[in-house]
Amino acid sequence: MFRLSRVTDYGIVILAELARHRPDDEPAELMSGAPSLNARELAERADLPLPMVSKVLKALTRAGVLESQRGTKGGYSLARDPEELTVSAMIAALEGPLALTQCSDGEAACDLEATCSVKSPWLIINRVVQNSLASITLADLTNPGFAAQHTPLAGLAQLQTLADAPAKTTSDEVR
Amino acid sequence: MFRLSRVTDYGIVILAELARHRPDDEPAELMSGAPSLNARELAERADLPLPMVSKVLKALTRAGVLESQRGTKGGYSLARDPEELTVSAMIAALEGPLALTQCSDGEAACDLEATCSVKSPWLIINRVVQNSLASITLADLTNPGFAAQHTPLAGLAQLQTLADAPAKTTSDEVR
DNA sequence: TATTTACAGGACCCATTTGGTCCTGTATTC
DNA sequence: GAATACAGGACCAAATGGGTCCTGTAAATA
Ligand code: FES
Ligand code: FES
Repeated sequence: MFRLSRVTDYGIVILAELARHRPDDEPAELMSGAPSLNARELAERADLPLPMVSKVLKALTRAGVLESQRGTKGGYSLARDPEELTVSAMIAALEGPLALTQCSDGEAACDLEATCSVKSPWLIINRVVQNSLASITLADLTNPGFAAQHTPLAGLAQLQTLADAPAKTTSDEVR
Repeated sequence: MFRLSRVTDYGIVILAELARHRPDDEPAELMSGAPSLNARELAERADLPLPMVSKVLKALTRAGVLESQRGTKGGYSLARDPEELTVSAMIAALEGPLALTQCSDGEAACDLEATCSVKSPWLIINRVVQNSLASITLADLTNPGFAAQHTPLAGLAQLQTLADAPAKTTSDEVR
């Protein structure tokens, strides 16, 4: 079906909620550290079952996208600014590194490799998709005007810059 | 895991085989209709199990990517020129229309919709990926120099044109 | 220090999807 | 009318996904 898993879908919704809660660098917040919400609060805001939300949050924390604080006043907060968190990083955090086919995974992962004729094209396709997803950030997702103003090509300038670097691997971005 | 299914992977390999077999509009072939290969021949060339190849071929035919001929001299041939068959069309033929999340599917497919805050961004992300995949054709995949010469941005001009149209749905492209 | 709160890390379970084979039927050629 | 090759499913085993729950540990507070 070529879908992102449901966990990832939830993850993005939750991240959007966290980004929205962040009061745009309000001075008071700066002093008390990054603003955070706990799992229960996030579950309520996103209207999702708590156990699921908790699972997603733990995964995002492990991947380094979120930072967690234990104890009574605990909760989760973004590890970076929303502008710096790309969609491809979010996806990589929850789905693992982007590899559309076996062959585009790490090394020698595909068993067709011996006879296959299209391995290197797959690598390119992978990178193109990767760059597309890297051209959108969490900040874009929570910007109400984004959908309206965004032509399908608005991300191109950014894509341009990203493409110059040899497509940093997703793990680099996340961990 | 965010992978294309194995069937799709096979499908692309097989399509590449068919495109390669096509002798670049050799005159004799033009008269006798499009060159074709049968399932057994393709299975051998791709070194894949025949039943699997057969399944994939049938799916591709149903989707309109291939044309089939029954009987003794039967077989499969490309329904279009390799230059006109995009990667996104191939994927759509075997995986169904591109919809990275539930919400980006047709209408009201996502149950989070009521409370969700990121629906429209998803639609955009979808389209960006779609356009990326539409910027590469079967002809590119079989062009040996493609991988070497292709910078991650070589597809941009094409992407530009594609983006002007309101992102034709994958089903339009295929069926 | 005891208690409470909230995250960490898995183990599980059931439903769905994939990967793969095989069988029966129909069109084509000779 | 015999042989060939596609059409369309049924079918099964294995893997994945969606979701819950349990046990443990860190932090805050009274
Ligand atoms: S399909 Fe995997 S190496 Fe080509
Ligand atoms: S996640 Fe589906 S509508 Fe937002």
